[in-house]
Amino acid sequence: MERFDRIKVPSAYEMVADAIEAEIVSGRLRPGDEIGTEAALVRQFGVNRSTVREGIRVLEQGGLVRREASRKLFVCEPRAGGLSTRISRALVLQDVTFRELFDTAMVLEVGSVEGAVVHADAEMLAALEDNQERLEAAVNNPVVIAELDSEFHALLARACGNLVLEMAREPAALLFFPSTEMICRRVPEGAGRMAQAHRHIIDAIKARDLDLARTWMRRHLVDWRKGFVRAGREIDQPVERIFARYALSKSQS
Amino acid sequence: MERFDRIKVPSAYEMVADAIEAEIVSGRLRPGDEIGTEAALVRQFGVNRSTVREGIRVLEQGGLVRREASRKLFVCEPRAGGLSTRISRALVLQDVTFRELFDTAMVLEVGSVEGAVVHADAEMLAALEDNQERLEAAVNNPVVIAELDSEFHALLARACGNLVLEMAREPAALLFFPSTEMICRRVPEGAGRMAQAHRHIIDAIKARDLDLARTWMRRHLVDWRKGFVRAGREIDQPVERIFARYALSKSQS
DNA sequence: AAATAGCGTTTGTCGGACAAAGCGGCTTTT
DNA sequence: AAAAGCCGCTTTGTCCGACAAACGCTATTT
Repeated sequence: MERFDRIKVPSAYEMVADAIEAEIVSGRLRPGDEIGTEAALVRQFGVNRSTVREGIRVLEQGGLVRREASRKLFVCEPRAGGLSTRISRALVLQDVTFRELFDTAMVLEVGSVEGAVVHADAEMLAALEDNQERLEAAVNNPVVIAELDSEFHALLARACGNLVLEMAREPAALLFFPSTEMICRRVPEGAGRMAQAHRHIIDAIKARDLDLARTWMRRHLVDWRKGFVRAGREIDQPVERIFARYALSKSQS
Repeated sequence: MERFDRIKVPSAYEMVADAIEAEIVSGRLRPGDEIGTEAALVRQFGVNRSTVREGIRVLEQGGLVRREASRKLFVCEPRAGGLSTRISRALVLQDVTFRELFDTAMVLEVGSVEGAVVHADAEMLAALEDNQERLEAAVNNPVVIAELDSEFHALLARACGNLVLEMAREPAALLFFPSTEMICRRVPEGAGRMAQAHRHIIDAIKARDLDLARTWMRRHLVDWRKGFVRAGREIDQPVERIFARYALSKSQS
């Protein structure tokens, strides 16, 4: 048992990043505000431009700051920031299995649909109906079907009006739903069952029927799993890195 | 409707970061491997050291690379990387409410305890018992109680053997559980109820009793919520930024 | 008024430089 | 011989100065 922790001497670029971050987190800088030019920051902090630039990279990567068309620096609403993508990438590097994705999706998507039953408003229902319409028109097009399924679940999460849930499910969703495309390709009858399940889920939300919504969401996900297995895949295998690279590249920014 | 997207010219430092990231994601560089010195990277990429350094900042922030004691660059298992912290920070900036945290925690913690019932092994149970022992010894010490509660839930998630779930719950947990300290301070009798709930949860896991585990986890969380309200807080208010700053600073790895 | 041409500003990149911190090997001490 | 102290090499963090390309704004041309 050591008595003391290692002393961490903060370097200048970290202090630059922290100083700007503090302004943002405290609310003195609000999303949309612009941070000065690099030269201005150099003047204010009294450090070299290289140092300022390293600090800016940190903030940019952290999703707190964005460069609009390679020009001015803006504080940004940090939802967009590819944070979820990075978590997904981390998961792949840890060799998570499809079963882990599936189990987690079961928890989060059921929670999500429960929230939707309680909170969905007319606008959200319209968006879901619109999605459903496009889905029913897209039979036999695996790419579009997969995208619409992914969008459907994203809409459900949005409908909860719960940003925490929405962001919590995103990393798993990013890896989970893209494989729908592969399933649709190998198990053609899957698309119909998916459309049917989505239909029932939307109806259950409209009827504010919690149990029904839960039931159909579970059925929907179990269907995914069956399709996954029938497509010849092994549920306990890690998400392949090649696949992840493909899935995540589409969702960048 | 525009026909073409804006063309994004990748800058040199981005290409440096992408090149190294590709090596890591593809598995040619494995966690623990060391990347060369900055000078070596300068030679390989044929760019300036400032450029290499900006690229490294990007990877460091992304949790793919770490600098050990300000010396060599290592590829790291990206779990540690403060990604969760950054998501939490993003949530605070979006003014999420305690209700959102609570609802999400309800979904994730119940899912977590379900997983634990199925998967917990002897070692994990021992860790939980150890936590429980320390908790029962810590009555009247809000700081320690809060830490142990947080640890308890982290252990449960770990016990699932589901890394996806573990990482999904972390951002919410980071903001949710620290307020336990505040509750314990204002509602002294809460500690006893917490210990009792933890006790029942551990027993339910040992007995592999799914329903019982769920029930006690729900009760435990509802207790938290009651305590939160009795401590005079408003559940529909956003997480205060000051509080978040405090809560997140402690978890900075 | 719309298109064009300048002009100053800002970013991305470069080369070189230096102090401080860490590492390794060598020498001295015990 | 092991421990402690010393010294030089490497590497990082920071700084300086510089330049081309991209951009925004303004004045000019059509």
